Formats: sequence, structure tokens, C-alpha cells
Amino acid sequence: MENPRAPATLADVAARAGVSRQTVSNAINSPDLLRSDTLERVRAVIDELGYTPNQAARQLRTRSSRLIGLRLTPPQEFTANMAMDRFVRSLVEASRVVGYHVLLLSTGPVAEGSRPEPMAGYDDLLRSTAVDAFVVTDTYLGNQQTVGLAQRRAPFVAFGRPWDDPDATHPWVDVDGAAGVQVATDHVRELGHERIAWVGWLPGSRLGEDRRGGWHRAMTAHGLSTSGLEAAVEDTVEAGRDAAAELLDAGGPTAFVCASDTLAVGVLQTLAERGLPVGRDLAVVGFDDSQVAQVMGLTSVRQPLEQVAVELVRALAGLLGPDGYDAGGALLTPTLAVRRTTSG
Amino acid sequence: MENPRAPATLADVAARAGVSRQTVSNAINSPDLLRSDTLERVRAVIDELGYTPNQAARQLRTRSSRLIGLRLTPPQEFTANMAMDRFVRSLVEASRVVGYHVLLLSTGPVAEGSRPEPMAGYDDLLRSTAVDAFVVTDTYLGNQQTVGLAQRRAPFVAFGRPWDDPDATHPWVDVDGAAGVQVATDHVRELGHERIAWVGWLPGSRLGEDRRGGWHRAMTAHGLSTSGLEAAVEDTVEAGRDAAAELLDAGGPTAFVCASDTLAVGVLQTLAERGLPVGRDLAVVGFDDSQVAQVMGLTSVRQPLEQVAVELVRALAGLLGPDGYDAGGALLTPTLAVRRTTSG
DNA sequence: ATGAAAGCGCTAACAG
DNA sequence: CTGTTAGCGCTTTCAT
Repeated sequence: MENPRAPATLADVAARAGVSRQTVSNAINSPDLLRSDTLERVRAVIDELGYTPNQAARQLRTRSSRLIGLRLTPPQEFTANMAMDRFVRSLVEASRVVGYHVLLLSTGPVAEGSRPEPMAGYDDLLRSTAVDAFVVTDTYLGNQQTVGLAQRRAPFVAFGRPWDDPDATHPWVDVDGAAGVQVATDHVRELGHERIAWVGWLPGSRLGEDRRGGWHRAMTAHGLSTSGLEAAVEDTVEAGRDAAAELLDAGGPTAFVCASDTLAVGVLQTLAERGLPVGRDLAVVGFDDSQVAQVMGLTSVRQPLEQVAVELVRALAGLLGPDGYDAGGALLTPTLAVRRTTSG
Repeated sequence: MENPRAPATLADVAARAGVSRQTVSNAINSPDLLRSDTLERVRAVIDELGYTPNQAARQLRTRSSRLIGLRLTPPQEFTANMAMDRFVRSLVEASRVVGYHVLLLSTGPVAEGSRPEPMAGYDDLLRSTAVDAFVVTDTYLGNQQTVGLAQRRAPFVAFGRPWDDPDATHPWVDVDGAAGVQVATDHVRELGHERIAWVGWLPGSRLGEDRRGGWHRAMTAHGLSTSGLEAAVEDTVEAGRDAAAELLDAGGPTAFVCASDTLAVGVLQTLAERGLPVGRDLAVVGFDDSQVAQVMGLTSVRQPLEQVAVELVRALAGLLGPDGYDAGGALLTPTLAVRRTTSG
């Protein structure tokens, strides 16, 4: 009826339904307070007018924006987490289900080689009460975000264990990388491999040490030796290629379990260069189930990101709910996406 | 001083600075209205108190959320746009620069094989005045979003030309795929190739026809024949592999320009299977400069997504600005990321 | 079960 | 240049 640019308000609905504004508000927020015939009438008008409560007014009153913030690093190549895209989509979807939207923020430009300001982007949003809570990723970078957010008493949940901070009290969800690598190692062991190499990262990263632990544990459980079967390198294709070459010359592995898909691609290159056919007799497993793995037919450990997102949102709902409880930590187990490189 | 969970308000700042609330508001929104000493005093207090205007109150008053909505499709593998992640990051960064944030929404679950409701996710946000505008992608899917948004008089800009709708009046930004493929074709021609094949998509997609046009135009310009050098297949690795095999048996091309990185990976597989070394004598070019291309060393046409984001935001600023002008359309030219597969 | 009043924090319009 | 007044649309509290 009106200018379509001016959405209906509570007052419009109330007038048309012949009730007070308050009754309309109740029809939306506490429907059980209304007599069923009134409720029905009000609802009919709401549909008719296409009424949706004005978000700003509601937010001003309730102090809740139904928005959760997620900080992205600026565009760069070869980013550490190649699965971020899938995670973001999963988080958006999981949030939608409980009536939340995801607000993206960024650190702003970060000089080459230096780290972003830990709290870049957060403070304004927090003080302007623009978001209800944050989801924090990349906690392995040194965890300064979680410390800062905790100091500011901002509600947040983390994708990633508080590795460095045993006293951390925020809810978190993480993927058990060690278990994932163990599954991968068991998988190639079942295929008959005994000399199973680990192509991992340089020491110093909890994430990397965790994943390596899964390999080591599996090897030990199978009674297999690990000597001469281990490389620790940077997370690049070239490093993976060189590592594979060295390992082949030294321990002569028949299977490679890698800390990342990137490294696995390097391994595949070396095998291709040497004319060694990948598949049953020579197996390669990556980690992340990135698009690269999917396109190249690389067997890879797949993080259950959809489930991670659901758990994060569940934890958030707990934090923001009326009794504000802390959901604690949750460790999810990855699966193995089996492809050509372990079954050709 | 106060509970840190209750951020400072305009009134707090005003009281502490000994001015009225309006003066503080002016200090923020129209600083030139204040005498410089007053301004300085007010600013000092703002810093001291860490004051940031309450977003909800401001939004309620100004009817602007400083949020732009971007709809993502739910998580799925092998998505058409492998560069979405880079685009989202670029958009977030470009928006930040002009004081906007990006709000993500999703279509909700979409049944296998069927399309999402064209307006899924948009309507509520629109009526609740939660976002100021939308950025629309995937316009090539049939463009129903743009039609719906236009009907609702919602401000939006599109990443993608209005292929199917010459009367469209919204601003758009797109990448000139034909020009990109032409650059790729010229590149391999300069390397000495004459039998340059096109591995494209099945007919019916404007995007695909556009890209193919770039190849055809370049071939014609160089006076090269195209017969027996063309394949039109689905966008999968397997299809690319089969297409390459057929092309090799038929026209015997020495270079392959592909409509996507996915197809290029398939081509590479066939070449590897046949023991044909890729590089100078046998060239392959993909499209999208996805992570796959970066990791595999695949030469690929790279869309200037950072620039696309900047242009989109500029167009949005025009739309939302005081005089609400339409920035029209902008066509950006991709670059070529040259790697091993055309220079080995 | 429904209505009236008050106010969240801000800025537009005007008055001084 | 600075202060006063009013009101954006909603929900909370209290009264009916």
C-alpha cells in the first residue's frame, strides 16, 4: 500500500489488526500470551503486510544484534587454512538455523612478514555493540585474540584449542588432527604398507606436533619403525617435493602421510618425476581435503567443518542464552576422503 | 570506570567534556562545526572513555546500518566459482576502507539438483532494514536475484554483467573473460604455438561463450585455423581429461587453453598419462587462478578480484550516497599468471 | 489477555 | 558555534 521503501512497522500492523502495538509485539515474541483467535488475526496481518521487526529498534531495546563477528585475514595466497571457504559457508548456514547472521571483519592491511594487530577490527565492533559475539579462528597464531577478547569480557568461541593457555575459560571446538593422521596411517597400513613416512612441518607449531603425534602413535601401535621416515619442512610445494626425494633416497618409504595437501602435492611431483605410479603400491595422503585434493584425486584427511560450525553455534547459543553457560571444549574427529592416491 | 560491559554513551562523553550531547555528536559527524578547542577537548574525552557510537541507535536514527549483504550458497564441493574465498576477503577489505562491514547470508539448504529460491534470505533482511544494500554474485545462474531485488527497490550492485537483461539499471562490475582468454592465447602464440586448442564448456552459458569468443578472436587475429581444435564439455576433471585425449588424437594441438582450472587439470592428467612433458613444447592454460593452479604451477587467467571489490564498493557508495547516482557498468581486464605449464 | 507509558542512544531540526 | 526538543521502532514494566 505504502511506499515499498518504507517497510511496515509494529504500529501499522496493530492499527490494521485492531489491537495495540504491544499485542503485536507479544504475538511475535511471546505468542502464548495471546488468545488463539487474536494471535491468528495478528499473524494474518503480519503476513499480509510482510512485516518484519526493524532490526535496529529491536537491537537498541534488547541489546542484541543477532550478529556474530568473524575476522578474516586480508586476501593472500597460500593461506594457512585452505578450507576457510568451506568453514565460512558452514558457519553461515549453522548460524542461520538459529536466527543469527555472520558479520565479516578484517584486520586491515598487514605489512609483509608482520602479524596483524591482535585486536584489529574487534574493538570498534565491540564498543558499538554491533555484534553479540565473535567466532575466533587461527588461534594457533599465538592466541592473542582470545586473550584480548577475554580481557574485554567479549563473548566468543574459538575454533581451535587453547593450546598455550590452560586457564582459558572460553568455549572451543577443535578437530583432532592426531586422530585424523592416525586414521590415515591406519588406512595405508591396511593397504599393506609398512614403511610409512611422515612429511610434516617444522617444529614449533602445536598443530604440526599434534598431527605428527597421530602418525607416530599409529606406527608404534602397529609395531613399525619410524627411523629414516620423517621429514620436517616448511609448508610449501617445493619443500614437500624435496622432502619426498630425500625420504625416497634414505628410508625408501612406500607411503607418505603429509601434514597438509600442499606438502602432498610436492610429494606427488617427486613421484611423477621419478616415474613412480601413485596408487596401491605407492600411497600418498594429504590433510585438509582442499579443492586441490579433490581435483587431483588426493586421499586426504577431511575436517568435519560443518559439524564444527554447528558446535560453535551451539556453544555461542549457550553463552548468549539466558543462563550464559560455558559449553566447554569439544574435540571432533576428522574423516578420511579416500581417493586415487591410495587406491589407484 | 563503569562496568566495562556497558560501553560509554554520548551522554557520558558530554557530561565529562562539559558540553551537550549534540556537540559530541557533531564532533563525530560534523567536526567542522565545532570550535577547534572544543573539538579537541571532546575528542580527548572520547579517546579517554573509548567511546564508539552505539550502532543500533545510530542505525535507528539514520536508517543506515553500514552493512552490506552478500549471499553465499551452502557448502558444496566443486563450486562453480573457485575464487569465492578471495573475492569475499577482497570485498570485506574494500568495504572496511569506506566504513562498511559485510554481512553474510545463505539461501538455506537447497535440494540436490534444484535451484535455491531466488530471493531466499534477502527478504527478511530487507524488511528488517538490517543491511543497506546487497552485493549479488552468480548472476549467470539466471539472474532472478537481480530481478527480485530490483522489484523490491533494494539497492544492490552485481558482480557479473546483466547478460540476460539489457534493460537492467543496476550498477555492475564484471571481468572481461574474453579478453583474459585472448591474452592467454596470445601468450602461447608468442611461445611459438600454432595449433592452440580450446577446451570449453557445453554451449548455453554466456560466461562460457564469452570465454570461448576470446580464443576464437585471438586465433582469427593470428590467422590460425581452429578446426579440430575445439572441445565443449562439462566442467569436470574427467571431462577435461577425455577432451584432451580426443583433441590430441584429432587435431594434435600443442597448446590447450581451458575455460577453467578444473578442465586444465584434466588436460594435464592426459598429458601425464601419455608421458608428454608439459612446459615449453606443450602448453596448458587454465582460468581462475585457483589454489589448484597455484599449487600445481598451472598458468592461469587471474581475475582482478581485489579491484572488482573496490569497484563494487565504489558503485555502492554512489548508490547509497546523498545523490544516489548509478555508477553504471565496469568491465575489468584479467591478467595472466604465468607458471610452469607454459614455461617449463 | 490486552493496553499505556517509558526509554534504549542517537541525530535532525531548530533555537539561542 | 552550542544547546534544546523530539522521535526513530521496539520491548519492558506496570496497570487494567
